[in-house]
Amino acid sequence: MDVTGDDLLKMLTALSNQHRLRIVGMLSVERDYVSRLAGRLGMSRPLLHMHLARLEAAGLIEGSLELSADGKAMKFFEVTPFALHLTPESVAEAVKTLSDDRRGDGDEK
Amino acid sequence: MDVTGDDLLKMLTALSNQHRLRIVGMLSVERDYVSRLAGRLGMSRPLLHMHLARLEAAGLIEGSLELSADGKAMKFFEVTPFALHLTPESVAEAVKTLSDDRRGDGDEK
DNA sequence: GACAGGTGTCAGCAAATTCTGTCATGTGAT
DNA sequence: ATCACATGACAGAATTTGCTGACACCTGTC
Repeated sequence: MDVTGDDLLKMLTALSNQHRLRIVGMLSVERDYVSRLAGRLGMSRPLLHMHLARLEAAGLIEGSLELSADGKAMKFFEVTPFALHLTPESVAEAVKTLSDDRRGDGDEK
Repeated sequence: MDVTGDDLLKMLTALSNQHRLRIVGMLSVERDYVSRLAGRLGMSRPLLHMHLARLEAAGLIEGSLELSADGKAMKFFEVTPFALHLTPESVAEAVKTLSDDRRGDGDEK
């Protein structure tokens, strides 16, 4: 199987937003850190922070805190090389592994 | 190109919901009409109606009103055979054709 | 010490989405 | 006429999402 239904839903939800699509597009070309990215996208840092968190939670991007030469802590983000093939059949397959409740996010056995 | 950025976003938004994924999954196996589908999914008809409208607006499913043998008007829905290949690169490509404002849905020149 | 430039987080408002309940339509069978 | 079963649409509540404007932290430089 490709991914579980829950994971697929998380990825689709993460990508269903104009800003987040742009973020993935930009990071796909080159990795970047939060402040600069916010400037390039023309959005506030708290907002970008939220979108990045959503993308990272879905496993589409990954961030790493690094220290620049002059001692500043900078968080760089880069895309995870994902490949999602969506067809009616693949969706039907993924739905089989979709948990009933979207809120019980974790260990509902 | 595959699809325009706006269309891609519309499809992703349509698929970013547990119920709508299930709907696509079910219709992918066999076409069905609204009332029966609502029963199989365990949701109210007004709600299903809304989800179906969203999926149809995104071009993922298509409905046709038909008359059963005993004269009842029944609206059957079936999936459109879509194929979406999502990768960081394809997203970057689609972002190029993404209109700035999501509200000006039409003739913003 | 004050500043610049990086990080993160929180409260709270605005807006979109999701959902329910109710109503109105039409047909064939009882 | 009344019931069963199909359709569609609307008003309004509840929830989630998107966004802004503070705030606090750290480090190196002026």
